[in-house]
Amino acid sequence: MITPQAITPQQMQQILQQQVLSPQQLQLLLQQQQALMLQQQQLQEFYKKQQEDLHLQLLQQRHAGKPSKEVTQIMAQQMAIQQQLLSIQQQHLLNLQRQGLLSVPSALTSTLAQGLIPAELQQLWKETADARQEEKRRGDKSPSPPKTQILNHHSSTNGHHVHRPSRRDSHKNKVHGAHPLYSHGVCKWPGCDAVFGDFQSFLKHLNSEHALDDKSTAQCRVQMQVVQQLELQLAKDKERLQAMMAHLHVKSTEPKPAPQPVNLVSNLTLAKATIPKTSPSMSLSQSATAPSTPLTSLPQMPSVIIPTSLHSMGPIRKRYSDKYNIAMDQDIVQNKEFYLSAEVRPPFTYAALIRQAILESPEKQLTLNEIYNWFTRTFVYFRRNAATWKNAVRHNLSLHKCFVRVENVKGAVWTVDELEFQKRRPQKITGSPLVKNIQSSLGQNPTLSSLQAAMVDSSLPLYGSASMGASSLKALASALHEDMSSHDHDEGSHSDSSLELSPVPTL
DNA sequence: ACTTGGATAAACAAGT
DNA sequence: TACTTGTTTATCCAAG
Repeated sequence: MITPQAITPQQMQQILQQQVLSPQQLQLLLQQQQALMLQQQQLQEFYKKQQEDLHLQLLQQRHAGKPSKEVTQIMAQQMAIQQQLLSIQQQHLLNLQRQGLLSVPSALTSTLAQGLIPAELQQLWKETADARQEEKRRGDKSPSPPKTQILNHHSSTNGHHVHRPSRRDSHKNKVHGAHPLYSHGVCKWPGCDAVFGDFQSFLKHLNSEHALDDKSTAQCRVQMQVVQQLELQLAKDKERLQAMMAHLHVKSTEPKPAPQPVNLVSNLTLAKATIPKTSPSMSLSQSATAPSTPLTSLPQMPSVIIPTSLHSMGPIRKRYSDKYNIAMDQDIVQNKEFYLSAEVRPPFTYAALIRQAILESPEKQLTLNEIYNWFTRTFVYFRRNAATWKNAVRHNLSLHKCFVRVENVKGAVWTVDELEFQKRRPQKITGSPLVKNIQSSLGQNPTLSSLQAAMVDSSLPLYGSASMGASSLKALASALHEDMSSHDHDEGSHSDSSLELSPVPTL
């Protein structure tokens, strides 16, 4: 991230050398700039932190189904910060314009607003300086038409040229009676705020007190540097925000999206929140409709959040796998890529995972260490906090009767007593109108069997909210189909080599 | 309000 | 001694 301190000492020295200001004036100027820069820096620090939070949540909740209020809240806050940054930048631009220096800065600032690259800016800067020197030689009486034309032409290409109230333009503004430096009877020149009864007296004041001089020039130069930095930062932050929004919204429509969970229920049924309990901000209520509201402002984004992309932070521990183990098997296999690339807790109970690990092995038996390996191999999530989940694995192995310890020559292995396992999992598959609606929206795609089977889950009413419509369901279905067709289904037959470690998550 | 199931933490013992 | 494996107990939380 570029900081306002990116103005090099050399640049600053150059700026200062080109003006004839008193040290007090210079100090005041710099203080003003520093205050603004500090303000923006703080904002951006906060913005950055929030982005990290958001990223963390996205990673950890990829499998949660409900759109997370926390996530969208942070998104909304980030957008608000963007607005603030923009506002600060506009303030800078306005300050620049208020200098009333030349028509050149007008072109420059409006060009800056379009995201000028440093090289261009340097060129403009040079031209500005040249123009100014030329003007000085001419006794500061006539502008430099060629330069002005060039630069104005440049600015006119962007279609966003804001009419800037340069000193020379102010006479035109007189006709209209509207002057950006004159508002509500007050002179809006920075630090002035003089009150005038009529526009004429304001103009006199403007021409006498805020004439083109070295002070204004110096202010403009400092401001231009600041604006440059702000523009760059804003562009970067905007880009980041766009990427975030795109990540949250349009994944299912992208030609080759990052790995996404295939099974809808993986997203509907939430794994327990992985955010530490010490995070009080995560205790927000879960709303399926609220998150979409701050996000619909971007026209290129769908107005509906597709639940494959948003994840709730709610501490809901319900895992569908214990009821629908077949769906779980398919989920793990089909989402192998996803689990390997996203540090997301799988929405399965430890017992279900252990069983899956054991059943995937050729001998249907694994040592504890092999179970550990399966966890870390299959889920990126379990490559962290080993002490916690390993303890849980051992705890589950001991606790549940469905796991039978068998003494072996090499040691002890664990097997699954499927009968016992089925005992503790009452199969209660009941259809609901909502499920049928969703299924009809998805069409009778045979590849969605996992989805359909797993759909029959109590958490489905989430989709009854306004956050998901038929169009997004269709998009989801196509995304699911695409994803599923890219997977081979014959893996997982070996306990130790079915899956390979993914070095770096793609997220 | 109560029960149940799951996650988590931790104490403890036995074995390596 | 340090670590692993396995058992057990307790607590918290969400869901039914």
